[in-house]
Amino acid sequence: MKITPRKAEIIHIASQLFKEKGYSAVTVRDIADAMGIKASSLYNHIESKQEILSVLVLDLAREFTEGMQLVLQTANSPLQKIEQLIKLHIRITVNQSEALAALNNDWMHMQETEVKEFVAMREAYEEHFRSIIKEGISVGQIQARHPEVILFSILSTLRTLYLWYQKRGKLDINILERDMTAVLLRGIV
Amino acid sequence: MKITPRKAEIIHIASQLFKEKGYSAVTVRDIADAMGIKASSLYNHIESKQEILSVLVLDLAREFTEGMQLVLQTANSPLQKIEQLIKLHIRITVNQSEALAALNNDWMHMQETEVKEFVAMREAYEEHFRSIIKEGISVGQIQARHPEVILFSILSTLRTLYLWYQKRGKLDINILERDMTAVLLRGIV
DNA sequence: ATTCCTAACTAACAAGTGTTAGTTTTGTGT
DNA sequence: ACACAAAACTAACACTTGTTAGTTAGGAAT
Repeated sequence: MKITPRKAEIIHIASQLFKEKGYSAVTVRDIADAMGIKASSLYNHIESKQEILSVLVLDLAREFTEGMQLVLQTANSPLQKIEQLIKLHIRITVNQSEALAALNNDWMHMQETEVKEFVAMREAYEEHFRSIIKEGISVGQIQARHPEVILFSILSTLRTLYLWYQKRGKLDINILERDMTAVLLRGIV
Repeated sequence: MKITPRKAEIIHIASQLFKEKGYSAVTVRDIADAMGIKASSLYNHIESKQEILSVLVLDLAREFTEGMQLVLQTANSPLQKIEQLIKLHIRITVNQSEALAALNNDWMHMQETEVKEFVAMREAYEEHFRSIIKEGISVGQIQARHPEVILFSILSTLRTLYLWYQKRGKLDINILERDMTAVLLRGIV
């Protein structure tokens, strides 16, 4: 359960492999090879392969949930809240891109109870995001489009940002935040 | 190589399983069970599990490439071309969402030569898209933001649309086209 | 009836899977 | 030098993987 330094190393290495090939295509022997040890040695530190995935997915999901709580507690306008959330996603993308990949692509390979826990957190997160959008519409800060379409267009971009950030790697995070916020909020026309 | 009706059935069933759990987590026995036959019987129709994936990914990639060619041949303005491309993605999402999932998530599990072929097609597609955006900027139809950011924000939404279209299923395709185009081009503010 | 073709079957394979048990090495504090 | 814990090792397990070989059932055409 507790995460020792060595266990953290394993999870970190594993997350990189998961990002490349997906959880199911990575074997515990792949992870062990990348660590320079034998597969059985991993089990001095972890309970199972699935545990690695759970730590990656659920810890990150909690981080998103906490970030959302912080945003909700502010007295900001809906538009300012959305800007804060965009920055939350960008910050997480920059320094947790591997865990983000697992959260996006491999959550369904956790145990059933953990899948339920994750889905509940994700739904709560989306529901809060949707409420902010709706409020933005009702106070006239956001255009009266289908809130679902707005929510999806923003979230889909933020969720897959990690795919793109690695390729065009060296783009300054400040420029990224400025341009991405502008494009997502004000469009391109 | 040729695709008989029975083979098409297998590929169709397999694509649904791939979409749910990913290529690596689906076994040939899973596919056979879903077909109501034994795993070995599949091999009267297909060459390998990988072949199913290749058909799904490469055929769809070709469809995108052809769609792009058609758009490029028109005399439309950059903005009109982008609108056409958005509609291309939406149309493919609506009636090929399973293949789209494979294209997005499982392309790296094809054979090396096919991966190269796919990546080349994808890069060409993105390069054409980028050119349209740049031209739109130079003629003043599109805001002078980082073209890479614009490209990514549009493409990321269109690529993962299939995840969302199934959940909020019954949304009319015409409304989807109208609102999605509006949000992607004109933003939400 | 006999031949053919399609598409199913049974049986088995070699390799790879996650995991466990028991043992040895390694490094640190006494 | 010695003891102790951490973390590696070897060896093996039961099961699953994709795939092949050879065979059989069912119709259609001769």
